[in-house]
Amino acid sequence: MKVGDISTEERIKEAAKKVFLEKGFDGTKTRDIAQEAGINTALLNYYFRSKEKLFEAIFYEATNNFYEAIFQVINDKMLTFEGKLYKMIERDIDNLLANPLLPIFIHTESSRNPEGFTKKHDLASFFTSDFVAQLNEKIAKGEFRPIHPFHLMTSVVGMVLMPFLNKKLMTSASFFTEDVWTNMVQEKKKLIPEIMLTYLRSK
Amino acid sequence: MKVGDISTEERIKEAAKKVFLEKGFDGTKTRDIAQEAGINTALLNYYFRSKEKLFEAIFYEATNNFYEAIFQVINDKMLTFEGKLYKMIERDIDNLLANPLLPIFIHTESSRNPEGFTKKHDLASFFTSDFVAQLNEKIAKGEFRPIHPFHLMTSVVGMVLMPFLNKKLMTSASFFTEDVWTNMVQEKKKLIPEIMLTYLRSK
DNA sequence: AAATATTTTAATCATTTGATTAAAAAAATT
DNA sequence: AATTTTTTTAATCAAATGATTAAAATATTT
Repeated sequence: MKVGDISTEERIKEAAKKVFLEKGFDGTKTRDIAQEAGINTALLNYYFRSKEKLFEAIFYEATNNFYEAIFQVINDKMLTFEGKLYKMIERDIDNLLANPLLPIFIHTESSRNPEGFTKKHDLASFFTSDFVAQLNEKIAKGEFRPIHPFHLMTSVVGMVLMPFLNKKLMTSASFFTEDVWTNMVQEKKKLIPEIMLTYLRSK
Repeated sequence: MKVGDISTEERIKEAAKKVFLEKGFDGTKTRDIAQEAGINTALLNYYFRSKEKLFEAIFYEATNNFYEAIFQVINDKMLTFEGKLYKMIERDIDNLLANPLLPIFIHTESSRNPEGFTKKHDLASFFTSDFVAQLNEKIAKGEFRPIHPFHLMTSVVGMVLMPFLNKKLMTSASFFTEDVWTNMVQEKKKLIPEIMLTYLRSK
């Protein structure tokens, strides 16, 4: 390790994140990671013992920002329901634009090993969030239509993630250039909250 | 091949579909397929030459029903825009309930190899469908808000697919039992068109 | 500076895995 | 029934792959 450089361990993790994100667990070879990190595969095992252990080490890091950001917003006491909705979607989209491979990665890997996922991320706390409490208040007051939080969550998340799930398809088939696609996604920051709020407020 | 049985070739394809759907291309071993089909791996290569070729052979079959059904509905001259929207979503959900692994499979594999996908499925024809023509008419008449077909499509498809993408997560973490989850998905047949139409008709 | 501990590598191992071969079994043709 | 063709298998190959070992290089402590 050269002084001033990031540690070897960190360099391996960064390389692993990149390769795992691109190819998934099954499609990744430890040699790819080693090459990306500029090291020997033996060193990878020296620091992390195995491919599985290395994957676990990066999985949380790679996905946590995403969930962290959401849970922070949906429990922010300073924001109204509408404020949370707009901010959550905006942050999500910004995070995903910086990391567009994340949605496919998360769904592939959480499907391959759901226990590994729920061990790391406490999704249940969505249902006890301030966001859901505010939703139920508004429904009780008659300001909003009744809707199960599951429906709200899956609708919003689905609308946010969809363009990322088929990004490669859209851009490689030259429906859209990368720029046009990005523009479309930016438009969704306004569109998705409008769709949901229009529905919630309708009678 | 025993007379009266389905052909060996067909048996291999069925087994391949099952295993590829569950584990993805990279996670599938030809031995798994052979075992599932009750044959020797040599026979698999005798009929299909290679793992890749076998995958190509089943990929179209596994995904085609899904796209077939959609394109049939969105070009059905007998249906109004609203009729198409409702029917498309209903059919989609029914197809997916019968084949819940399809969404992750499609997105994993189309991301791994986008060319292979667009070679098989002509997604561009969505934009020239009767459905999109009707949408644009309604917008021109002022009955609907202006919206890009891409936004409509990604919103609807996102809302439809989302519960399937995290099905394992939801049921394995015991947020929901399988039954409750299925119920929720059934509710979406009405909810998703309502959400979209409420938005489109709002001023 | 010498001794000790840590980090890194080259070489290699043991399995796994996709594919092939040569022969056996079954079916079709003559 | 004999011959030819097609289907199937057991055995095995060659390459890929995750992991280990023993030694070299580097850093740390005494």
